[in-house]
Order: sequence, then C-alpha cells, then structure tokens
Amino acid sequence: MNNKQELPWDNPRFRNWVAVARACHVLERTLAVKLAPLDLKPAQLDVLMNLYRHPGMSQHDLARKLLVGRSNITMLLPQLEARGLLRREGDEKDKRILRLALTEAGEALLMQALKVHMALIEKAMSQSTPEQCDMIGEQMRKIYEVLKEA
Amino acid sequence: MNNKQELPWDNPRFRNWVAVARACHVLERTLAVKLAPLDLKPAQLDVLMNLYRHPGMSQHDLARKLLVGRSNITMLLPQLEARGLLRREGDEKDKRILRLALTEAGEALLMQALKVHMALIEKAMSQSTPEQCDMIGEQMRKIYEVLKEA
DNA sequence: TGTTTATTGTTCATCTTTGAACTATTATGT
DNA sequence: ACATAATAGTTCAAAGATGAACAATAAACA
Repeated sequence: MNNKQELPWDNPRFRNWVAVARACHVLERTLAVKLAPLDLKPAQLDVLMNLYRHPGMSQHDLARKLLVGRSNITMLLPQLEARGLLRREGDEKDKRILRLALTEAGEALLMQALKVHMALIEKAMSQSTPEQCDMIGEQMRKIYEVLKEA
Repeated sequence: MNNKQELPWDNPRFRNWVAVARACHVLERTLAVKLAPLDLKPAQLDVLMNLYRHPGMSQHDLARKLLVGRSNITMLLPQLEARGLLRREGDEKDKRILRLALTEAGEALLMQALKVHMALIEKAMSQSTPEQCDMIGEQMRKIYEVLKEA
C-alpha cells in the first residue's frame, strides 16, 4: 500500500554516505573539543595548515582551498594576525593581493595542534587496513573532483 | 635543526581523512545550493529526515541524532512549524517532553528534497563499486562508534 | 512524604558564517 | 589611450550555531 518510490534508506549509496557525513561531523566536533586548550578552532587550524603548506598564498586562494567565502577569511585572519601567528604583506606586483605566511609562533602552534589532530585521525582510521584507508581516500578525492565544479 | 617529527602529510591516514573531510564539505555545500529552490537548508532537511524515520521523537532525542545542542533545535523548529511542516505536541505522561511529527506538507516537501539529496549522493557515490561503497560505509560507522563517546 | 538531583526545553549573549554591496587595482578590448 | 570588465579584499547586516543559566517537571531516595 505504501507505494512510495524506493526510499533513500533502502539505497546502499544513501545509507553509506550518511555514515560518511556522520563520521565527519563527530570527528570535527571532537577536534574542536581537543583543540580548545590551544585556544584554536578547527577553522583556524585549517588556515594554519594551508599557510604552512602554501606559504605566500593570497586570501582568495586560501578561501578557495577552504571552500569558504572571501569575507570569511577577512574576518578570520585578523584574530590570528593579532596573536602573531601569521603575517600579511602586500604583493609588490599586484597591489590588490595580500600574501600570507606563518610566523615562527604560528608554525610552533601548528605543530602542537597537528599532534592533536593526528592523534584523533589515528584513532579513527586505525580501524581500517592500509588498503581500505587508501581506497577510501581515493574514492573521496574522486567525489571532490566530481562535485567541485558542479 | 628542524627536527620535525614525521609530518602528517606524509601519513596516509591523515591525507586520506583530509580527503574525506573535503568531500563531505563540498557535498554539503552543493546540497545547500540545490535545496535552495525548496527554501530548505541542509540542517532543516536533516530534521525532516529524522522525524520521518522516528515520528514521535523528542527534541532532546533529535538533538542527539543530529549531533547538535538542544538550543539549536529550539531555534530550528519554530521556522518549520510555522511553515506547517511539522507538529509539536506535549507528551501526556511527561509534561516536559514535546513529541515531534511531520505533517502531510512536511512529508511531501521531504520527498521532494530527498530526490535532490539522492541525486547528489548518486552522483558522488556512483564512482565506487557497490563493494567499495559498502566498505566505506562500514568503516565510517566504526569511526562514528569509536568517537561518539570519546 | 519531603528534599535533592536529573531531565526537558527555552532564553539570551556571543561568536561564526554568509552573501551582497563597495573600494581599489589590474586586465581586456577597441 | 580609454572605457569596460574582472579581480582582491573589506564592510556590514542578517542568519546560524553554541553554551551557560534558567523554569518546569519528573525521578531518586531519605
């Protein structure tokens, strides 16, 4: 009688993706708690991580990497800059651009935060075999590529 | 001098989890865009989905399912109730509790939204074989269980 | 019973996030 | 060169999320 078209919950892809989303959510939440002693939030850690790996990047590039709006970056950076964790200096060739880089203090704090982050991820991912882990990463990168421009 | 212990980016678990987080983020973002025509946000869709599957649940239970605070639910529900998408009625045995349920309109809107959600997840997950997909879900459920009480 | 403790939901202040409008600068096209 | 379009970053108001404090109710226990 309940002639509802196939319900999403009967679909493995749906159920499994919901599990992915839930795992992400709970890990993010846990990370926030564990980072609190460092007075750092997940979003701020993302900034530090990206500046470490791509020193000299612009705010626009950073926003794209983090999948947030440019205004978000504008609101986020002054806090970190005031704490002496990063520098912003104008590009000489293009006066619109601000080049970003970590300071020594920023790098030091990042290393502490990474220990926390890493421990959490270890706890989560250590339940999968290396092969499973790599496969998951591979599929997720595919998903990112497919949805990035959609 | 720079005796950095093994950097996270050299660690497969770290790299692969970052991929998971990015995939989640971009899918959530895309979902928000695709749901806009229905005047529904991902968080609201989560509410409708949970009420559909667990009619009669309390706000407290809903908050736990969604991994958010109770106050968040208090702020979220009146919008949906005002649109006639759900009912809230007091439990008779325990006057503290409000029992939640979808209305006809709520269920109808949910079905529309699920089509959108489902299409997006299909697009994402159709790149994995059914076996890969199930394995991903399985690992993610493990992660959720491990972190839930941590 | 009467007192203490827990639980449910709300309120409120605070912090984030977001998108649209704006300024300044550079690129493009004629 | 000049006008137009595009880009980088900021500002601002509105919406969302969070946690602490609170009121009402129920549970535990003496």
